Amino acid sequence: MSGRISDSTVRRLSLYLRMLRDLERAGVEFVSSSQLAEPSGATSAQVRKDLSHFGSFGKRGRGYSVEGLVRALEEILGLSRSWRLALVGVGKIGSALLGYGGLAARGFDVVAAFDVDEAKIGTWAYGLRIRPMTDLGPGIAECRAEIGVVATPTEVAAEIAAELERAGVGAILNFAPIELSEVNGVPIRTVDIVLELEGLSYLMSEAGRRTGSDA
Amino acid sequence: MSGRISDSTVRRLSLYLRMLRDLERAGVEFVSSSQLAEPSGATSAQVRKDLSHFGSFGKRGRGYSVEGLVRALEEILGLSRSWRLALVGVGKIGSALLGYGGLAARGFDVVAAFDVDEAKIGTWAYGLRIRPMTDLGPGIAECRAEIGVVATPTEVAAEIAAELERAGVGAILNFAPIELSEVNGVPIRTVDIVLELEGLSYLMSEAGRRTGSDA
DNA sequence: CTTGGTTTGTGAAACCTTTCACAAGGGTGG
DNA sequence: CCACCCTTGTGAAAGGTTTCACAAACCAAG
Repeated sequence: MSGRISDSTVRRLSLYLRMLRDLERAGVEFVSSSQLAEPSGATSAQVRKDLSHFGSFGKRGRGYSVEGLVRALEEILGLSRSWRLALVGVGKIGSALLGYGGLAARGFDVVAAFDVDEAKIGTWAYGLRIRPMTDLGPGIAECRAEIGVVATPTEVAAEIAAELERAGVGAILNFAPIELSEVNGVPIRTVDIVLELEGLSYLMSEAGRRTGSDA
Repeated sequence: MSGRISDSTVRRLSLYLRMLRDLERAGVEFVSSSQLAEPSGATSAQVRKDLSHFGSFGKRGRGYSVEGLVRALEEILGLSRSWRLALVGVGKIGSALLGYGGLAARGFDVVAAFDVDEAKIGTWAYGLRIRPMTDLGPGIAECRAEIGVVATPTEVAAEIAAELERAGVGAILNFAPIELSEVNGVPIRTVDIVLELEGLSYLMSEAGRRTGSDA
């Protein structure tokens, strides 16, 4: 077991965990791989294969203990603890993140917020004082943030990501529509809405072309 | 050439297009597959393979005409036109989207916004009157929106997606942390911030475990 | 016109992920 | 204790994507 785990496997593990938590809340004790597979659109074999990379969690003939698997997946995904986030850029997206309770509820606490805008610096947003960008290095060191969130304009995103990395964050979540390159093994995930929309645009155009030429 | 094109290929085509537009603005006339590959972290062979699914766009020994390839990719991705979006849920994320000029700038115009909140209905946000959820069907038909955006609480997301599909949208962009299943060939893309953060959590924990046990 | 340097387009190979299929194991009821 | 049913865990097969490597083509210079 174990080795290099693919992104898609990790992604599915998160989805399994989500379902398992619902089941736990509902008081269900055991679940089979096929039940677990349904909501994420996976197959039962895929569920078993995904889990098998990390060990043997099920009982043959019976399925998986919901509570046991919840704990195991939390351990694997690093979710049995909470993580501290530092937000850079308190514009539209940054504010939406600050106001979104879903993050804290799942163990991701925004503990610092930075912006360049003089008008915003020093003001409070959702219980957080907005600090000047020049504080970024010391600020992150001080609050020991592990994840940096880039919600700045595209032009400065790469520079900010580099600063975050220098400040010692272990991972970066980027909302700017630009592909940031990982350095020093600090993983970066980019949430790129325009890219998603363009993907949909392709599929719709493709569908149009198909039905267009079939007619 | 042509056939079923993978999501990752389409994603990369978007990234190539982005770079090509920058080059066009900068007045560059020709570009090679290796220059094109760099910003998206792809290889030159991958660029050529990606493009070869749709035709022959380059000149051997010379590279690709920047202008020609911009037009070709816009055509392929369906970006030589603009798309109409209908937003459902004008909360934190919905408002951030409305205020984000980057969408309209790239040909994605939000033309209608819906919410259940009586306090919001009838008010104006970023030049758009917020309509009651009960108007969803007729409202979308009237403004002929092609893409539905789900920015509602998780509990109602699936139901709203179904309504959008019934109302005739051709694709759905979902911000609720739930895996929506595609029906009737209406493609769905989900932007799931928690999933991204959990992916980062896994990588950081994994890194910790590795260095921890190596020591 | 020929030579040399460059870059595309593309089969073949390597690599990675998903699905299949079944032996092994566990629970239940008689 | 035995017989039956059920579900896991996992090698092997299938399917998909990325990389390799090279012939074909193009341009420029002599």
